[in-house]
Amino acid sequence: MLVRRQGYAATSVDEICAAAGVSKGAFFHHFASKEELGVAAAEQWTARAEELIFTLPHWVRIEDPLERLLAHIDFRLFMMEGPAEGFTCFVGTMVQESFASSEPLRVASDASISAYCDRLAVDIEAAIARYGISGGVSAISLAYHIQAVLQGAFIIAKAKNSPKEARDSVLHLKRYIKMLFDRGDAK
Amino acid sequence: MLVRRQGYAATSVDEICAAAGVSKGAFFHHFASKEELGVAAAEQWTARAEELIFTLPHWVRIEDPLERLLAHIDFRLFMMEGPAEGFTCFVGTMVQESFASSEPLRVASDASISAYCDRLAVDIEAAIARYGISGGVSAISLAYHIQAVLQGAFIIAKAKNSPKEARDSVLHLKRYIKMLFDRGDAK
DNA sequence: ACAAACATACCAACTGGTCGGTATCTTTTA
DNA sequence: TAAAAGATACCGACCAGTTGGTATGTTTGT
Repeated sequence: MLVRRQGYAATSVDEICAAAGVSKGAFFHHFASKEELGVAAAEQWTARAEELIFTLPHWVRIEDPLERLLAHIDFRLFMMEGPAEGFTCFVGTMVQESFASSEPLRVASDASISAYCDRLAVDIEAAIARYGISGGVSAISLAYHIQAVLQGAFIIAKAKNSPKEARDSVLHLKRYIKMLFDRGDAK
Repeated sequence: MLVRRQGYAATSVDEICAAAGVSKGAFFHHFASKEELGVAAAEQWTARAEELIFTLPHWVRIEDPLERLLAHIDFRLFMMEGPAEGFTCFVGTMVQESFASSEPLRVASDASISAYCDRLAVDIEAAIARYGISGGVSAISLAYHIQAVLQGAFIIAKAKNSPKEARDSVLHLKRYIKMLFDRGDAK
């Protein structure tokens, strides 16, 4: 999506129409405003992410929940290659600009992020149930932390124009998770 | 800064002039373009951050480098209160929109982030020298990880319109650092 | 006197969004 | 069953307002 490269405000409706190969009339027939498109795009993003991360990949069928969680991290790591607009997060980019100027966009972005974290927390919860966790860490808070590291890594990747430092950060995250589940010294 | 609330593209030169109480003519007398202002603002941001984080606070004089590092994290945590535009990062916001469309802005943002991380790595290096660190973690990579968690936490705070989840994420970061330095079980 | 600092008026390009109109598909009615 | 009536999808010219930037003047410090 164009928005991931240049941001929400910098992407004009004309550009979007040209990229999608539709006329401006058609655009405003389907969406009352640019903002409404943003909301719809966020919803579609959520659905696509759910599919791409939690449904399609083969590793989602790993039985052990901790192994599955770590495979998830590896997958995110694997995706972080090439230009940043290829692997960064649409809602993360959008909410950064719009959280104060548009409640609908903020709410839609929040819903997308929350849906991802809630889904991730299910796996984490299962891993905690099986292996226990140190420090009384809650599943949902760890899920949000994972999301935060990823979003932050995206920003680093954009600034550096290279995913190297971003990947290292995700490796730190992986190490942290292993340590939490007492797998730190096993490595 | 206005940019931290609404983003770089969505903040017009007119708005900036009005907020700064100068005329548009004066603006373009000092800066050749909006982009040039962005670069200058990033440089000023770097200087302000250096002062606010590494020079002025009382805790920078803590002798123990690990204690100092943890105090730094606590300070960042302490700052995360109130509306997001009050504690989020200017260059982080700017680079997200401009990394692909403006090399000068990307480079300036990168320089700001790198300066922070390089400075932070000095303290981390000292802490490693004194206490050692598990997993062969490098100081600079941990510094980037800290930066990533903060940037990611800012996005979560914006999406949630509340710093709660963001603070939790920084607490995870603090726990991770303690664990790396073998202070995990001391808590 | 002269340049730097600043202000005012202005511009062409672009912004999100509207509008009148057309083509096509669905439903109603006799 | 087929014409009439209505809805839906779509187009592209157009609009008022805003954008970054400029041209031209006025003030100020030395």
